[in-house]
Amino acid sequence: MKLSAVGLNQQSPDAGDKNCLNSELWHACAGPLVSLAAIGSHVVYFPQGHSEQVAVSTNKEVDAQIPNYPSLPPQLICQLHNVTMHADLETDEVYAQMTLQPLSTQEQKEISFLPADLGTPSKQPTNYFCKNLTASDTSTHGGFSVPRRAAEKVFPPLDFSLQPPAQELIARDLHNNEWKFRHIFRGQPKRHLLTTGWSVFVSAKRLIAGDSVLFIWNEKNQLLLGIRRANRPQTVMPSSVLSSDSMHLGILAAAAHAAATNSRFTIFYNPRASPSEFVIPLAKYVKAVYHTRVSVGMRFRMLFETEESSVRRYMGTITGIGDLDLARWPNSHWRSVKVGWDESASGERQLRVSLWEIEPLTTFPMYPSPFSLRLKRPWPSGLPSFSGMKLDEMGLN
Amino acid sequence: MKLSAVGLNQQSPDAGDKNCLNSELWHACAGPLVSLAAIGSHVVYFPQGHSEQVAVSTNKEVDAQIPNYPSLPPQLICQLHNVTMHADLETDEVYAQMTLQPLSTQEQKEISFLPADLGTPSKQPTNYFCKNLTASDTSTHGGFSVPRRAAEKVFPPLDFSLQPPAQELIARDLHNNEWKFRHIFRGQPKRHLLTTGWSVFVSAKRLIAGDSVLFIWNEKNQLLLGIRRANRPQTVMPSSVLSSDSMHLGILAAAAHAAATNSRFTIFYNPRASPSEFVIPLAKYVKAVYHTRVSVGMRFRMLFETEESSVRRYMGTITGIGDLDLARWPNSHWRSVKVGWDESASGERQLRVSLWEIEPLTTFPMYPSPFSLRLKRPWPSGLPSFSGMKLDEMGLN
DNA sequence: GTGTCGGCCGTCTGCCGACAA
DNA sequence: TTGTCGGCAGACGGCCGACAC
Repeated sequence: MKLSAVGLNQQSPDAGDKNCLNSELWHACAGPLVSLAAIGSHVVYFPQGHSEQVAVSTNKEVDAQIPNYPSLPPQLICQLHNVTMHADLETDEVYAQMTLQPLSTQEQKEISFLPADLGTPSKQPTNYFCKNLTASDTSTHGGFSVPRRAAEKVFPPLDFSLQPPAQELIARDLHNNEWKFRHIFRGQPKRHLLTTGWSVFVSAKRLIAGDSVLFIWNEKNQLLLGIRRANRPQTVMPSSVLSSDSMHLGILAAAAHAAATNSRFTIFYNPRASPSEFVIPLAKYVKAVYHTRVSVGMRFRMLFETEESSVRRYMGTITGIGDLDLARWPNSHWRSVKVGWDESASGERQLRVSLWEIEPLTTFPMYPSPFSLRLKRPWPSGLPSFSGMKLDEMGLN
Repeated sequence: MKLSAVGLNQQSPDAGDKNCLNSELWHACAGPLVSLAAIGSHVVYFPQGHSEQVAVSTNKEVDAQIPNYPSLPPQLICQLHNVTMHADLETDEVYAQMTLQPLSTQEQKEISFLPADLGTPSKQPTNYFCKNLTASDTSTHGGFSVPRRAAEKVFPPLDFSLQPPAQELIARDLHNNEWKFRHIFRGQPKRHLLTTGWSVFVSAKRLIAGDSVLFIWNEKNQLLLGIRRANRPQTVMPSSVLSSDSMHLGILAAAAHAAATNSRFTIFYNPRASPSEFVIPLAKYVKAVYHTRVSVGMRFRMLFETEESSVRRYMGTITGIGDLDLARWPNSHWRSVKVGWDESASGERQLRVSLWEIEPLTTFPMYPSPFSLRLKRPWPSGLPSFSGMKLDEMGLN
């Protein structure tokens, strides 16, 4: 297998190559829950989930007029040939481009799992902080107030013998642009501030109160700088290029054609716009769908991102199991689980989730499973199984 | 037939309805060569031309991997059910949304032409001016220098007894937003200037030197204000929503599905991005393809837009006639004419044009044509003809 | 006729500590 | 600990006629 140099591996910040952007910063901007499957690995692609991303982006639901593609199954097992990380030049919105190739029936039979196939959760950088911008931070009247712990952890140490202690910080964004800031420790009581250079950044990125900035101090002693915009309602523009119907059709046609000819196709995954990931590591899918028992009434946990860019678990109960769209996507595992959430302020959370998104709480040990651990076990009549890995390595946390 | 209230007719500037924008201003921004077919009329839709628009917008050519749709002809005869004019909220870029319905074979046989079917050329407003912005116009140092004739023709007269003569102008843009300017006549020599309010407009619209502004004084004594951005290379962003392959496929799939089921589909036409119009009044198409004799070596004229938003003719010679894309779109009339241009500085102009875009110069009278002028003449075995109109009414100028 | 400039004034940017939550 | 404010100095916005092409 040929691995592209541009991909999940750490990139050196080479200004010449625009495909080459910092993986660490990309993941920090994408959020702690976003993980990209490894290049070369096997994944499951859900056209239905891809369609949902487009529906959110265009703010238009799928039209009932759109024809079915009876030949297109609700999930395609693919090899992930390439993943490249990108950021919109205008908005800095992060997205990933993936090249997928549906596997032939024969290839599906020959699959063997490797531990890496489960998909490593996105490794968030350790030396970083993320601050929600206040009105004062974005006002023209002043600079940026750096939270004390953040400054001490992430910024290079100041020389406190100077009065006042100050230094110049140089940070690079996703496009490898350089931003200079004066970092000063002053005031009564003393505090860390970014002054000169800050307002240029705010106006260039068009930041407003409520947006977040993100500083990373990486292992190469570089300062990285990303932004995350607040979810502004109706920021999405009705794309004047293609009607939303044609977009949905384009997704289906591209996937159907690729599936019919076992040829490669390209998709974009927009982690902050998409309601859910729709390219799932095959092992994660198989584990959730075939090796986990769920039933109505069962309790579960699910991870969500917090305001401060960390994760927390919410608890819920399974209230039903069944097809989301019986007519168009029968027998799909996409969002097949109806759920209720414990906390009342859960208007934001989905009423339907997919099996691989949740962590069922069982009172009895599920593992070891009844399936054997033999190596290179072929798929028995289309029902996938595991081999080549220890199941207890598959825990998500 | 049901005609939508939102369409080609003059709209009153009703701030409440966002679909309702000023037709006169839209056409002025679109340019003098752009015309939209009448609602309810018959048109020819070229998927190939639509694809070209997407190729330009995404800056990516059609991938050879994209499958053919053998059932999709290179041109679809459709009824144009609806046309609505729009402008991008961010950029003010004008575009039109069209709802098309392919005609069944039976319906095609029953077509009769009406004079209106030829498509009236876009009626540009009379009281308007368009100025290319200079460095001084867009600089923060000063205001906008109004060309003298333009001010006298388009702006309300000043009271020259005042010293200096001045007034407040209120103009509305495509989104019906109000912009106020101080219009003053001062300096030595005397000149018309827009001062207070101008810089707010420039920064809100993000205008730079080279962009154009457009003022219209309409028959309702309203001042309208549009913008036209210079063709900035590579302004187009690689849409992070859908791969360009999927977009091209979406176009084909949508058209093929609509053609197979005689159902409606929706397209967007972006007059300033698209290399050519790809929805052509049926009568114009029939006239050009079936009632005009062209041959290699023949001289012709073709209209182009000038910098100042007026039109001029360029002369050329037909150098060849044949399919642009023999494999994918055989027997298409789209850009079937290879041409050479008289003027050497013609790097901008297409090397291939469609028959309906050019005006062949003949030394002998082409009309009356051998086809009869009978009313309601059905199409003879797929070869279209004219009826219900006088051919000399079909001249394009 | 109109693009650009120097001059000049007024507003706003942006750095500071004060203060309170 | 940090969000917001008043105070203040300097930069820039923005209106003017001069001048040249």
